[in-house]
Amino acid sequence: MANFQKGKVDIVAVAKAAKVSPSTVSRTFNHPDLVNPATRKKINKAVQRLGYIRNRAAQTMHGKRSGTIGLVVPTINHAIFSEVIQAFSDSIDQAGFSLLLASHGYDLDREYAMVRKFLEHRVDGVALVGLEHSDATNRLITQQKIPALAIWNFSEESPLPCVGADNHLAGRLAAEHLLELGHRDIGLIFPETQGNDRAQHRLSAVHEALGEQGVSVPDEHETQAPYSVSQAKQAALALLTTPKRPTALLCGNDVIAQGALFAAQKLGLSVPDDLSIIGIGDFKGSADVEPGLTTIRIPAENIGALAGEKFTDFITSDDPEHFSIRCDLECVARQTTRSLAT
Amino acid sequence: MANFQKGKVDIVAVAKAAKVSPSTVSRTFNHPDLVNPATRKKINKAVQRLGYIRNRAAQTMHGKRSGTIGLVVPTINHAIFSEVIQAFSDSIDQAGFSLLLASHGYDLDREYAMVRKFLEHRVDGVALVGLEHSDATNRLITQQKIPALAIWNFSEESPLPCVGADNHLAGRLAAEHLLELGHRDIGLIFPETQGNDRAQHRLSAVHEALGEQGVSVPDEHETQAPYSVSQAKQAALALLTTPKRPTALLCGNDVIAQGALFAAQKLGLSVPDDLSIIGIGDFKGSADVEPGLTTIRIPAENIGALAGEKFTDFITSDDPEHFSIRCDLECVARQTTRSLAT
DNA sequence: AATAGTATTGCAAATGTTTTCATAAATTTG
DNA sequence: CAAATTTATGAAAACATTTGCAATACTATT
Repeated sequence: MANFQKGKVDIVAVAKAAKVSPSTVSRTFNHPDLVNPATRKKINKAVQRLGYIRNRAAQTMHGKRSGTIGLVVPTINHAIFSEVIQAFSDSIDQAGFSLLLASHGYDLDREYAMVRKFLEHRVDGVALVGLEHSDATNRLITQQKIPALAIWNFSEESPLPCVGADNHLAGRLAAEHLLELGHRDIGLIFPETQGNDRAQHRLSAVHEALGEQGVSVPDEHETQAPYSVSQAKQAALALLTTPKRPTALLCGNDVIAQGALFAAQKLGLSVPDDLSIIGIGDFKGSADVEPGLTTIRIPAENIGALAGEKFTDFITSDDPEHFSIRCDLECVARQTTRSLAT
Repeated sequence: MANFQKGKVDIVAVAKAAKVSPSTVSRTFNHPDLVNPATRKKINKAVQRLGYIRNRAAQTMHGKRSGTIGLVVPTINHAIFSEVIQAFSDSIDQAGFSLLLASHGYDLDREYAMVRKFLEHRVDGVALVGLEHSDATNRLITQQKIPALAIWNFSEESPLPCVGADNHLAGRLAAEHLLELGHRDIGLIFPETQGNDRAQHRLSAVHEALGEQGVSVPDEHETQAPYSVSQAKQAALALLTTPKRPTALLCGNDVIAQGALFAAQKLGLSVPDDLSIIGIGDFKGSADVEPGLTTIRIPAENIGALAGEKFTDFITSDDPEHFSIRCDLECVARQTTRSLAT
């Protein structure tokens, strides 16, 4: 009751209350098997009574893990990453870690700043989205020898352990789906690829796959839009009112595809009769729009959960080994695409 | 170069490299005005050369702030909160704080566990969504004297400082909008109100407003659905194929409203000619669906940004004063509602 | 040139834990 | 029953900082 008021409830206050030494209190938490059950009970009672809460900052100072993992994403806002964040968060929480989260708005310099900030907090590991990062970031990571993980993308050559999908393949799958359906006049709506290797890989793969079949995209049918339903809708509106409208739209991700769908509906076009639309991602909700969006499924939840699991394993393991996991992609044909063959 | 390898780059390594005492190095960071510019330069050079990164854990142990704020949300996944999280994150980042994020999946016991976890990390403050929390949580907060903030809801009587909107009013506005348009047969789709005071306040206000005009909702027109487009769509499908279909649907939030909209489209109903739909929230994307969703606008971004700003002020202030901010609601009439008058 | 003041710096204690080592008590073993 | 283990505890050093206090060097004042 004494120092109850003073707010100075630390391990020695508990020790005093339980009439043991601080060492014993500490041991009760960290190696309970080493302390007499009776003493343990006394201590736990004191802990309860005083409302003691362990101080991880002090633990961290001893080289113990801080119990935090930093995750830096481009944006929290959109459907795109919120699903991975949720899954990753849940997953590391299960392993007893807490999530430090930051976003950089597709600015790799800000990404660097965030990683640095996390390093000050002595995170036990830092997870980044994508494989492309500033030199400074890469240097920082290797120099500080901090466990790092690349989420979302997969590549054989990734220097960092990674858990994700092959975005190149995603682009190709989308293109091939449209080609198989007989489309030759294809419009493209992608975000700025600067600082966004996901979009970049997808787009180049699309061009490649299209090129293989001798299909090229005229300039006025290739347009840029950020990952925003509203702005994508505008861009699609413009593209669709172009003289010779394409028969299909291939969109950089599902957010853009939704924007395109709404644009088509606004113009009174019937999807998929007048226009086919395909997205990439299969975000929550993509299955439910009317008509259901055809898309390349990237298993965000899986990626997040798996990433969290593997990463915490990696961090807590004595001799961690490099890992890389490719998550499977799948073309989910719903109702926004149709065959041109009659 | 010596201990460059050993990874043991601490303040004394820097001090040694710069040929000064550790105190001076520390002062260079914390009270630069107290140290000679020339020495400062030497030290900064050493910091650069060794790649030193400050250790907040050690700082925290001295009663310095940890520089982290914990935010516990029901879910990260949905559009609902991702916008607030983003805004809050950006806002506290500006003030030099880092965000610890966790979700509880609408389980107040898990909320308690998350707050505790954050307390172990010695967060400088903890922000929660809504005003309803478990007794244990409330006790913990007052006992530990940790700055706490309620986000999203507003209420005069809130014991915690809060920044948010009046959900009671939101429900009322939605109901009144439909009443004004002449609707009397109104269907309701809301989530489980257990552990979700937002939904609870909205729903009770709706019944109240409807009751005032002598309108009551038959049981088969009031149904539950979680905040998921897909499940809401199912629920709406069921409700709309009921014998006597309502002329309007009032949905617990925009996610549900979108589900309802897609359900109507699937059934070939024209919105708003055959059916009016109103949501609550005005999430990103609600403006862009076709037809544009009529809804009660809750300024999520504003709330998040304001909350972050006020809270960091509160935390860093010497004599912090209790604050509560009510954010304005607005009925945004788009194209999913129409007047029944001919 | 002596005094008072100010600007810089270092020493050492303090912060809340964990852990190694030593010690004491209890238990097993021959 | 004595010797050898095992079990349970405490003392103290270590972790990476910050800061009050003291010491020194420098500048301004008379």
